[in-house]
Amino acid sequence: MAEPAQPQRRTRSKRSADSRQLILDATLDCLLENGYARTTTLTIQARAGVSRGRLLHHFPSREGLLVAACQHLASTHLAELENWVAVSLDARGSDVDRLDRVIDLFWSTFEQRYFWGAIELWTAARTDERLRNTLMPEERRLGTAVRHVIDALFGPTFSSNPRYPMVRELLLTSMRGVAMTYTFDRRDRHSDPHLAIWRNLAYLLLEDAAPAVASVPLQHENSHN
Amino acid sequence: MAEPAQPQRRTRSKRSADSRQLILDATLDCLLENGYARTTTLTIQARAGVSRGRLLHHFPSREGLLVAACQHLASTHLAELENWVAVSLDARGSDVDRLDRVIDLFWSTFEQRYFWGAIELWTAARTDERLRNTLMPEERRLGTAVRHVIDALFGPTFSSNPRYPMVRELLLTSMRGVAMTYTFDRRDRHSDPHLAIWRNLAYLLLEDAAPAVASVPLQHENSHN
DNA sequence: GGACAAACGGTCAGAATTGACTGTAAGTGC
DNA sequence: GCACTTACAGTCAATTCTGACCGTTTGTCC
Repeated sequence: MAEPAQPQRRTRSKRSADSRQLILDATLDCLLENGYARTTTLTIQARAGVSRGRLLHHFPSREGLLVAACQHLASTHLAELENWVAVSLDARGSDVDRLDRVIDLFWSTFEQRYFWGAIELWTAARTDERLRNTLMPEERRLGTAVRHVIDALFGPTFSSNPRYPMVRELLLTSMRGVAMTYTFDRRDRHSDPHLAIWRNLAYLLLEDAAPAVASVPLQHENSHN
Repeated sequence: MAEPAQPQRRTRSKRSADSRQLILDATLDCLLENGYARTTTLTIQARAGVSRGRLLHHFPSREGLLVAACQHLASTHLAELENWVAVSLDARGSDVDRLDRVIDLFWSTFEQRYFWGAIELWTAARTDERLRNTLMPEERRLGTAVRHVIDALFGPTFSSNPRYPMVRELLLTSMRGVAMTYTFDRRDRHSDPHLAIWRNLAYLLLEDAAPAVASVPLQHENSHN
């Protein structure tokens, strides 16, 4: 009956770490569901299922909690990225349709939890200096990591192209810009008219033997921002 | 001594309109300075210099005020655009450096008041259905107007290019995506490394006699998101 | 010129939120 | 095993914000 390791011996540090995890996760959940303005310490503590004392013991101020949530969001996403590149790398096929698949995959990241959490924090950081100072170094580090992942996704065939940095930046920023419009305009992400543009961009600038896709069949019935 | 027209005859409707204007302007000011969360009816009324009764008479609820601020922001910006295209159109020079100037001008719009006001509202709209329903039609209309202005800026020489719609969309969305990073990373907008990319994109896809700018001299010392 | 209502001015109560504060149980080090 | 401290639990006062409410002035219409 003797447990081999330390059994239910609830070490204090373990429980403490659990608390932080619980609270930080709840904070990000709340941020995604209710937005920054309605992310109050009360809703967070309710969502996390912790007492007021427990929350305030770990995060004495709301601002500190939000700042910590930044770092938590960043490190979580960084871990996801590590995973993601491992999964995506073995899905390598011919170069022909690789561009399409990479772009689809790339675009799909802009509906992930991280993206919207980041947008809430970025927007709040604009008028909150402390948040901004926390966010900046984290996001810079993340930016580097994201670009490494993207490079791996495209593979050496494309990423060695002298035009590749340009294409990567355009895709990354353009996708972010398009994703922003989904705040008020909810439509199917998989049929976004910009997908055709992004594919075309990649074809035109990365495929030396460019396919016969010169003009863009862009139908703008309703103008999408 | 008889005044010719209606002198200080403060018509009621005029004063009423002034009140709305005052309050809406103050709301947007507040939104830009303090962000959505700290845009309270009290700070607005203080900034506008109006009494509580005056504010509540015109905007009985905070939500209604924010929604009205959306429309005000949109119509204001629309008027600015009309003006802008008139001013910019006569500044036509040779096609050679027109692309550069248009892109600079284009990029400069992303530091305007409208952009950051819109971002605050967009972000809030993600988790606020009423705001979203107000924002969507307004922003769609604006999107169309913005594209017309952009087309006029580029001029028929470029906008008739079959690749033009693609370039316009990439520039518009990429600039928005880059501008978002300025929420937490404040640097000089005029030296953004993406400017070189945007110019290159325009050269490569719009200039049939493409200049000798094949690869992008993109120095990414510090990775900018 | 008199009734009427819009357009306020100003106060206040109720609700929500934050963080301080007191009390307590349970690991930890010696 | 005993003192000590972390990690909570739960309450509460102070603050803040919102919108209701009541009173007053002043265009406006007939």
